[in-house]
Amino acid sequence: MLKLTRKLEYALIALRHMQDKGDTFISAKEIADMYLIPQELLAKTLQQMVKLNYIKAAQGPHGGYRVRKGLTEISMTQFMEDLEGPIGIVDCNINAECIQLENCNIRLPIKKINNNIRAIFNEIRVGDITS
Amino acid sequence: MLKLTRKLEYALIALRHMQDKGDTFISAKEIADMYLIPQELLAKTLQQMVKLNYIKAAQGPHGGYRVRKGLTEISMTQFMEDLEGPIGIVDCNINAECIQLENCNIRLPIKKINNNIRAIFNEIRVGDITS
DNA sequence: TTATACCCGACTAAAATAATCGTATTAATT
DNA sequence: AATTAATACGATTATTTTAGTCGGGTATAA
Repeated sequence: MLKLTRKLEYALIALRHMQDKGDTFISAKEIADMYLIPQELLAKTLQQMVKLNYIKAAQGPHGGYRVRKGLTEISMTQFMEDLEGPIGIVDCNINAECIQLENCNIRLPIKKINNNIRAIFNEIRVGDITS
Repeated sequence: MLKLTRKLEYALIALRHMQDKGDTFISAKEIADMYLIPQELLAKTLQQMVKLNYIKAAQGPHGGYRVRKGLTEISMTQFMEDLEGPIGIVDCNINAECIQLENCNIRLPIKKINNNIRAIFNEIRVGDITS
């Protein structure tokens, strides 16, 4: 309940590591070994972040990934939703297809809580975690 | 990611419904039918809340459950943890058994976020949702 | 004594998450 | 040119968590 996914954890760990290394390209293997993360899984996450333009990839030997400038300014909300889809502590905050809807007697207060949580992640930048 | 469990939703819906009905005992069936909740599952959740002394049960015909006074003052943190166990957006905030631990480079900032989320639920009373 | 309702543990199903595999492509090095 | 180290990416499998069901028991009002 209320957990972040491993993917997000791995992504943040990797970003922080790359950030520390500045402009040099870091391979998925290096990060996977260092933090004991399954390499393939990390690789896929990094590839996803390439597509999102969060990081830049270089192929071939001495290749790897490095963080793009500006990433640190992105809000955690956007980061999380880019990687994992919409945040919502209950489904009706996301897709509205709930058989209860009409009758639901806790919808509004729950929605408020959801907004509170979103607010937290809106205030946090990726850089707050990775730098 | 970051979802409440159905059990919690059902519990809150049920509590609110019972609250509305004052002192009369409400059966699990009535609530299940009204909000289209699987009856057995709801029943189990209600039984758990009886053990937690959140509600009172009465057996036999015209039996059912009713809310105990004072429940509304309980914090959502306690409520959620009583029903589902400790809140923690990552495991190391809960059981500390993580192979990364030593090397983890995002532990502190994540812990802060976790505290922010706990703070939200500490500020909310069950009654804020069910009354 | 029958019907209604709670009690409770064991079990099964479904969904979400996590991890792996196989194959292709790219590019530096020798 | 061949080799090697790296990313790219879809498909698949495994694991864990969450959700839901079942069966047998107990209490009690009518």
